Amino acid sequence: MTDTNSAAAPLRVAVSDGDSGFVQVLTKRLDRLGWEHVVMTGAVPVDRLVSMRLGAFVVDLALLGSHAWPYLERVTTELPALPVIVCTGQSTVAQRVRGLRLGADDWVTKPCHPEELIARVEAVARRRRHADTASAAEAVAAGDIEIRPDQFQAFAHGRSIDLTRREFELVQLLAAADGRVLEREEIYQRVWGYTMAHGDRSVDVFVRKLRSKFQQVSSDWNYIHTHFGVGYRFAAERALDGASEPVAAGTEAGIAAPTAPSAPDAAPKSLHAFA
Amino acid sequence: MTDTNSAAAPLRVAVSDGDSGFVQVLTKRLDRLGWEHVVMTGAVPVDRLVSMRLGAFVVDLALLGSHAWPYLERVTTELPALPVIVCTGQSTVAQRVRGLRLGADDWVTKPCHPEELIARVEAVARRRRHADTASAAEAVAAGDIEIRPDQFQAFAHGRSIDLTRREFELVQLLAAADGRVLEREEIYQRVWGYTMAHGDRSVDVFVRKLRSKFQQVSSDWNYIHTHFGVGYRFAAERALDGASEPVAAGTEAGIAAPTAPSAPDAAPKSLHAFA
DNA sequence: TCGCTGTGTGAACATCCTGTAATCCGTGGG
DNA sequence: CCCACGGATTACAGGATGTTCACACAGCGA
Repeated sequence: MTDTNSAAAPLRVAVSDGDSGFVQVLTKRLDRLGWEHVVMTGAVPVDRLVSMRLGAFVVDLALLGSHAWPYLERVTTELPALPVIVCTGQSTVAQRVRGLRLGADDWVTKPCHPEELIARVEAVARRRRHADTASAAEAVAAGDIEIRPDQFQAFAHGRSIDLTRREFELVQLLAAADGRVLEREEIYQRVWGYTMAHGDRSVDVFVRKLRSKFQQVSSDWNYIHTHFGVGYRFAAERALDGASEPVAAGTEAGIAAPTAPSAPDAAPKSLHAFA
Repeated sequence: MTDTNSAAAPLRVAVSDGDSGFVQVLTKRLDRLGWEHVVMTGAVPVDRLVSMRLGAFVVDLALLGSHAWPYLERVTTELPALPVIVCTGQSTVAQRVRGLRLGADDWVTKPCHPEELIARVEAVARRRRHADTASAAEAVAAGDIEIRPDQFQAFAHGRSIDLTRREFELVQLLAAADGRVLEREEIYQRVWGYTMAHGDRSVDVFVRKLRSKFQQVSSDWNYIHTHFGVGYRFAAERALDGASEPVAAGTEAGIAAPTAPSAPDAAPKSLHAFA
């Protein structure tokens, strides 16, 4: 719903091209889009590509001379999930067909406008991501609590706290804020999706519900902190003894595999707390 | 077998183009490839497209005049899973970028060689299928139930549960999600192929049918779990007492299945598994 | 200290969501 | 032409969730 047309998700792209002028323009544009990119003027060993965890790969086959076809084939074979866009000057229909059949996702002929190249990269990446269902956010843990986006749920000591959707979205937002204080307005805006009416207490009410539920399953931690006149902040802090002890993000509380089935991707990622 | 070099799972393609000469050549080629195809010289209502269950859609925007952009947007919005290849004569970089950003998967400029067009259609379809099918290959077992993609059917204690096509596709999708919660929208999107209309209860209804059938053959397991306000999750959990016991999803039905079916492949298929 | 404003709490109330089942429709076989 | 079957729609009921209120309590400045 949010990203209508542009691939909002910043992409990690590698460009392998010898044309420094073109690369320069492209690089600038990529920077502006906030995409991570690596530019290489020489051929890139396939092994290297594997370890780069790319979201897309733009390559000028001209660089590779006679190794072009075997190289392309090897890339598409070993990294079937990697979007490959060939960007080369001068080519025949036969070559393009061959490249595409070998597994390239698109074939752009230079000279071409960088914007079009980028749009094509987006198009391919979009299509790939579309199926890449798993790609949810990562789990976050703090204190005894683990928040799992893939489950739309939070867990404590391995069992589900029964958060409703709104409750979940609220904690998720707060937790993702990484220890920062969020104003009510902003919270409302982002969880409810529209502007908060004056006097609306919804956020407060939900914070209360959350505190209550957390309390029940993890009574010696405080998770949501009120900042008078401002808003709320999420951070796991030990309850009883006085001082603040911002173990905030600590995952040290061993979190057992929740009741939930093995989520392959759900490696709990610690919060980075900083006041 | 028939095709030497193409990625050729026969594809069902619709071509919407006014250029009869081009279409004729293309048609001939498609025939030879054994692809099902429908050719339309006029504009095609989006609703029609929906019911056609296409594998790809080639369209000449020139046919649509000023309705081109809204049309394209509507197609890509309502059928996000449908590969769309725009094939039009004369276009500016800006137009191509716009089209691609609106969701087109490729943009080919006429005149073009039909072979290249076909190769591009294949490339897009391949990319799309890569994700859809990647996980579909292997059988999954959970509780007493075994889902066999190769049979388009699920089994319990070795005998077929009589799932209809839709029912099967639904469980398969859920089971392949590996314990993750899937939102209704996404489910509908992926099983029905187009965007869910507001208020559509189809998913619920089919979930009910599935539960009912599972219940009949394996009454002491619960397979499909409702996540209020979100969607559904597939995981085999023992029925009786309240506690959760996630011998869940796609994983080895280890503890499970006293009378359980084979499930020889303990290897839980990963979505990222490469074919 | 007083008083104002902001926040915690609990409950009542209004809505929305889901389970369930019946009905309607189009397709294909007999 | 009728029937069986899968699938799409719709109606209804009960429960879950979200929203709103009134009141008690806590922070903060005069």
